[in-house]
Amino acid sequence: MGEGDGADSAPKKPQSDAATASATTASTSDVPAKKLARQLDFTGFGAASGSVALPEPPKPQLQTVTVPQSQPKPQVVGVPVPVPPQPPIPSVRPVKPESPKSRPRPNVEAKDGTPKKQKQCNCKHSRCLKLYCECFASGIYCDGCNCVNCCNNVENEGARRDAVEATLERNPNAFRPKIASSPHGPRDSREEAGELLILAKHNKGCHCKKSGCLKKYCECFQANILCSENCKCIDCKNFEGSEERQALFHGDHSNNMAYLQQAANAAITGAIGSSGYISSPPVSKKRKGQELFFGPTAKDPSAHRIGQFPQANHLRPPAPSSSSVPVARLGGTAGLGPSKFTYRSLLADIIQPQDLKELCSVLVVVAEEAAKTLADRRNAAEKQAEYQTETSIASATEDRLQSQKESDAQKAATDDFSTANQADKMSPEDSNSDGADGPKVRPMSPGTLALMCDEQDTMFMAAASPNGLMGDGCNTSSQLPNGQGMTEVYAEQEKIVLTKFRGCLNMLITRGELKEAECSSLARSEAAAQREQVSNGTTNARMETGSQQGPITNGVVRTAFPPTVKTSQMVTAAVLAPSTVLPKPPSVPENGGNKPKA
DNA sequence: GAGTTTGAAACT
DNA sequence: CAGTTTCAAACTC
Repeated sequence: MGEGDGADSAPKKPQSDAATASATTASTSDVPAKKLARQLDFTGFGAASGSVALPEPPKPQLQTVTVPQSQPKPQVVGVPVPVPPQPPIPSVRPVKPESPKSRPRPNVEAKDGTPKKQKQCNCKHSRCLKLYCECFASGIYCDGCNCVNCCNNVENEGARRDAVEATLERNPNAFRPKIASSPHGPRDSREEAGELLILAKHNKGCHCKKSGCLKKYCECFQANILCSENCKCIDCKNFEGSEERQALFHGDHSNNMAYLQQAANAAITGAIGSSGYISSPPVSKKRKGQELFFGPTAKDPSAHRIGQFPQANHLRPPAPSSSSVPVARLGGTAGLGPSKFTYRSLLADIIQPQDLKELCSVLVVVAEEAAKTLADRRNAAEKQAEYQTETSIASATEDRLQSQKESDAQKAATDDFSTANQADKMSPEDSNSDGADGPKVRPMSPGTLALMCDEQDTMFMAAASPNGLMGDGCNTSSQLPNGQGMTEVYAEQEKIVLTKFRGCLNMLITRGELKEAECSSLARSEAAAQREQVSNGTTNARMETGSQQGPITNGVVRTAFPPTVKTSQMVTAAVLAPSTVLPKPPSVPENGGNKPKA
């Protein structure tokens, strides 16, 4: 490779006056195209992330990658780095890698809109051989940049290599991605998107002082992640729940999962109460800096965090009973742990995946029943009209019978579910037999059909039968002779289903309120306790032993929401129970029998 | 577009 | 490791 021109050969000393001078002159012609923010290696480290690290530059290992982009020339990049310009890291920032706003990235899209090279630096004094240069930092050659005296190219490979070496010498991780996902990583579907945003964090953390970490000067902000315990920023506002931060996204949150999540949480909170974030006040927004050093709780233990359920650790503990501690994990291990907190719904531990499944199942069945009975009724009505003259009396009787049947059918359905597993009851056979007697009709609204289809996938797959719901249900649209009638049936059907569903929601609300009450009192007591302990300087110790000693936290929560027993029952009950007023979980002992409070 | 501000990187 | 300087991007006017 062109061992670089002599001029560039001295990679170590970045800039010479001469260079500077020339740079100055040259710069006049530069078109400081708006550049994209420092890339922080966001790109492409998804895949390469760990492996990448342009480790040994001097070696032949440099990956030879054909630059994909719009590189006119079949250029081959011998970058220590990984992947050339790539879309955002899936693994790390799945959330919102690219919100239009957060990635304005002027350079990505050249004027002509052609996806261009991701980085186009404007370096003048570094010769693009220092990490100041985005291209260099990303392990790619400068191409189409506006840099001056650039040595980050094939022609100066020698100098470049030296520079890489030197850089690695200083910092072996220099070329590694700066953003890493939390060790906890994504757990289950529940916390997808929005939360990942939070889980990812800057390895080194930022050191912002004046930007509040809400400007692109901040690497965390730029990467669209929240500041973490790794950061040493001052007056940070880039944390979950920060009003400033939210305000920032206000204008353009359509694609911001974090915002959406917050909005969703807020909605939930509003619906069931107000303790999502403890009414705490706008306690100082600065959560880091000082606070951090003392441990998350030192300053304002209760207020700021109690209500914010940490999303970090125990998010999805497999065993609900033992780890369903949604309440603030003050500090986590060693008082640190993921310092970012996300609001966690009060219902987080109440609603389990299986519950949703059951709910769906129940609703499907209800819908089915409703459709059937309605259809039957309609049939009867038609028949009635048909034979009205001769069987007017009989028909009237039948109608009555149908009405009764309808209610019976529903009752039967509810009974079934109240005593057993819905899934079992919903076997295709069941529906078939039912359908058998109820002639053809089984009209279902499109939505219901879709729902049922989904249900079948997961619940009836095994038991699929030739006459399964699927076959039956999915074709129903044509089973009703009269299209218009179907519309009515749909309406009726939906009405019934929605009513049932409302019951469920009400139940959830009730649950949430209960939990809210618990959390509120807990927060209060915890706050008091914390204050006391802080004054005694025992805060840290406490936090570290949180799980054992956090009787309040753990205990209370569990108490308030004993395992999941109730959930499924609740769902079933709610659906079945006619109207709604959901009795508070009667059987739930205030103590849940789990752990004695205190 | 020029000048200022900012914070990471580099250096001492 | 802390403080200072250099650098280039972000931001402001």
